[in-house]
Amino acid sequence: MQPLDKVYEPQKFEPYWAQWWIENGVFQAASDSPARMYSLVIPPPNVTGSLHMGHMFEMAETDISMRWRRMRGYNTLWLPGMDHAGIATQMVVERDLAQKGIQRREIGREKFLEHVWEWKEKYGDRIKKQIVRIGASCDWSRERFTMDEGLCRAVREAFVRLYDKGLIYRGTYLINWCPRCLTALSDLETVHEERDGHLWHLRYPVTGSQEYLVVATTRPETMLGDTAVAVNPEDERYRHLHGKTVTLPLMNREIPIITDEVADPKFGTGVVKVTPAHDPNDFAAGKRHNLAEITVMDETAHMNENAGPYAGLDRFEARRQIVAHLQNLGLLEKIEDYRLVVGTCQRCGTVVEPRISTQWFVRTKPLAEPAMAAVESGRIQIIPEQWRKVYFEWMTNIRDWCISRQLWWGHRIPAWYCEKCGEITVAREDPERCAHCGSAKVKQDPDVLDTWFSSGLWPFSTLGWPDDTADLRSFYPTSLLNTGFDILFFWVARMIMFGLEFTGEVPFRQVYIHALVRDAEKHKMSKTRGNAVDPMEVAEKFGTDAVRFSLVVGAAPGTDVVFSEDRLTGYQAFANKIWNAARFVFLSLEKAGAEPWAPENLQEFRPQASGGAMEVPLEDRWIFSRLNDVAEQSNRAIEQFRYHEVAHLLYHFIWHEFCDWYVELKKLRFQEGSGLTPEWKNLLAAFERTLRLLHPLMPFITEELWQRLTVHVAGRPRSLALAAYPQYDVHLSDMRAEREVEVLKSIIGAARDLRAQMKLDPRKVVEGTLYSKSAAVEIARGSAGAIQKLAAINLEVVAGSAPVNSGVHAATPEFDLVLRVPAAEVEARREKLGKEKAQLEKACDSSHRQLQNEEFLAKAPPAVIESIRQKLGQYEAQIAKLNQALDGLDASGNP
RNA sequence: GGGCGCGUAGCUCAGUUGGUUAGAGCGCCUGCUUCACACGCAGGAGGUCACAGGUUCGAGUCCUGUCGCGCCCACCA
Repeated sequence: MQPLDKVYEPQKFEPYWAQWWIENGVFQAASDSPARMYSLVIPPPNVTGSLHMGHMFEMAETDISMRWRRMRGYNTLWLPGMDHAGIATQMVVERDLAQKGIQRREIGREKFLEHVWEWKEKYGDRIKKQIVRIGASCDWSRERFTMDEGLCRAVREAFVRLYDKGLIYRGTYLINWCPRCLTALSDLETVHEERDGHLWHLRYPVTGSQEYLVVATTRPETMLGDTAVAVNPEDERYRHLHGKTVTLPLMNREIPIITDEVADPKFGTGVVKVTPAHDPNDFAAGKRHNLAEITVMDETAHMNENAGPYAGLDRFEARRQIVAHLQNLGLLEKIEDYRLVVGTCQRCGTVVEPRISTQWFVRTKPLAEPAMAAVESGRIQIIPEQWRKVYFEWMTNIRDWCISRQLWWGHRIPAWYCEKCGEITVAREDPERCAHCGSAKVKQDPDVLDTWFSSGLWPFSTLGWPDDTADLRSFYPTSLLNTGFDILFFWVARMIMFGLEFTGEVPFRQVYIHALVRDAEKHKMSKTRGNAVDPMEVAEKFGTDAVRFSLVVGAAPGTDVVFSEDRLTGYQAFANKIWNAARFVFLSLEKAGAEPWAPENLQEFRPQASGGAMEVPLEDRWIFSRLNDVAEQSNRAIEQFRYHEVAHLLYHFIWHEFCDWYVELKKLRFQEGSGLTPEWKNLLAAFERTLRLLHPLMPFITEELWQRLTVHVAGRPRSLALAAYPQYDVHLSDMRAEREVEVLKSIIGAARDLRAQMKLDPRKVVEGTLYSKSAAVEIARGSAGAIQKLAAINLEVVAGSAPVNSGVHAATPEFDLVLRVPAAEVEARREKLGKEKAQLEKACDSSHRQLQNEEFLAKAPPAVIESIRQKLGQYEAQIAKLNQALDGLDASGNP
């Protein structure tokens, strides 16, 4: 076997294992299994040729769940959702083209699609490889591109079914329009931003009167399209004007004064201009009063022919000129600074323009009701629970979903218009003739579907729906969706609605909403902000395992992960620590001249007694008991998505129990040329079990070490990823061993503490005496070697209490420790003891106070009272001992 | 405008249903090249749990308010 290097180099092993796992099909799932376990990973919503840290984090968490489930014997399937997003694809390709100075509209649809395919060809595989490299164990056989044939079929099926049920309709409404992307946007794709602006107060002369009405607006250019002004019907100030008209300045159009609730008497002047074609509120008011809808801008937000002299101007230029002209006419009452909210395009940030347009909509109320019920009843569990409320909030206020987009990359809407009769034919297969009049002159709707429409079908379309496949039967409903809250409405809610609508079942049983990764300044990481960290770079530098671990360890449910290099350095050191523990194991085995280790059964290995001895060595009984406890806690924590807890738990166990104590104790057993004694087998087995426990969190390093460790074990699984995750085993629990090691640790700890305070020469062995009335006597005698080695103290062990005035010592409930040292360094010790005593007295006082409190005694549970009584007894005993120790210091002139 | 979350050690954060002397990592201080590891070992300092009230025998934990920070949703000119 190749000896291990002194320093762990992840770059050497991680690429190898990433490759190996793929080649050996470790993560391919058998689709005919009855086990219903798999997890979805969200698609990177903005795939741009590389991944960002948020994805890395999400994959780490998902992968931990996946590996853990697989190791527990579940048949697992993790579907990568990458590259499904039409939004992202179109955006990326547009950006690519823009760099070459090409605009989408210039090259036409066909040419544009060629670019899209080219891009996928170029980057699709690279992204996939990157994802594997950063440690995600997905099943790539289920990968689907947006335009995958099967997915296209699923999308059509879904559209047709909804259409037939009347849940999809075509209508003319005021929608959000991006004048740069030239497409409709859903409400969710419109990002509201606060900006500084102005409130312009305009005067509209009342027809046939000297009076004028003052209206306030944040967008003066829309006044060209005004078709009314509104006052509140209850507003006494304007009662005399009901039924009259005003003359619209600049356009010289006579428009009515209407009464409507849109006008709030308490806001501004209480008069509102009504522009049905350019404002959602006004649109509704326009419908109520049957007003004309005059659109004054074209699709690129330039003023159109309805804007009279302003035609052709950009909307902001038009605004400037209109304000100037009104001012000249004396029709501008005043300008106020005003903080307003504008809608911007999620993709490009352009201010969206409300625009009247004919689009396709999904009627969401009938879909939302069962979707809410599913969460309400617990058929879908949202974790952490706080997100349930957010989900309900949104679902309750849901509005119809505009699903048509004027983009070129995406699923075409399966609707055909008849040139002859004008009717619409919606069909699964491309129709040759109009379903209504039979005319062959049918033309497909040029629009494509919102990318989230197809994404909503993901949980079952990837399993073969609409066909009744074996995959669908065995994996649907799926068990877990692990995703970020930023996508709760976009994706999660819609998957639930569609899942219930099309399959009659929930798409997943649990939704775990994970934390968000932020940079050191706590900003959300994003490409546009420029603070995104490339996970490939970081993984290359620190190792994937360290990156995964550091992300997970800081991610308590419901909080954010702050990304920092310091943390990474720390977990890189952790990986190195494990590596070196393994080095110790392998090197000492070599020195022992041991034959290969080949236990019959890894899973059920029990620690063994050494030749001739009746009992298994203390440290072995102890470490297996600890391992057992850690296994129980790990399982529970992963099950409850408390990944940070598992990470802390394993970090502490491996570093501060396995390495600091177990390995140190084992060193004492070492004998050159001893061969593979039972004691060595115990060490190997304990280490093997530790690797299994850690594997879901740090897959690469554990796999490498495990392969080396178990190379001669017959019938072992091909990969650690396929080995069994340790489970609690009542036979391995050994509380006596745990207590004994605790005592041993406190003896050594007390001795080290004394030595440090006395500033004794670290190498010089000091003579000492241990007095004890408890089991510590046996333990100290049994582990004299360990005490001498680990604390550099040669102990005489005496049953009973320390004599008064016996000199320097530490006093604990279990034992007294006396060291024979020169008196010179005693001051430091006295100070320390004084401090300890003060602390104990404080605790003692508070316990006393509690126990003297009648109400406490009357109302607190007996168990609590009893525990405080016991503690008090211990405090008092310890104080007595400390006093004795202090007296001893005073008396010990020169022992 | 509505809603959610967060203020705990110098920094980043844990703290599961209220119950011992509030924890971890990093950083800092002291001493160690001890034959797995200086990406290490041993020891140590450091916190009126944002503030003010309240409930309780008992509050970092529950309630109310104040201040500071972050986020989500929202068609009020």
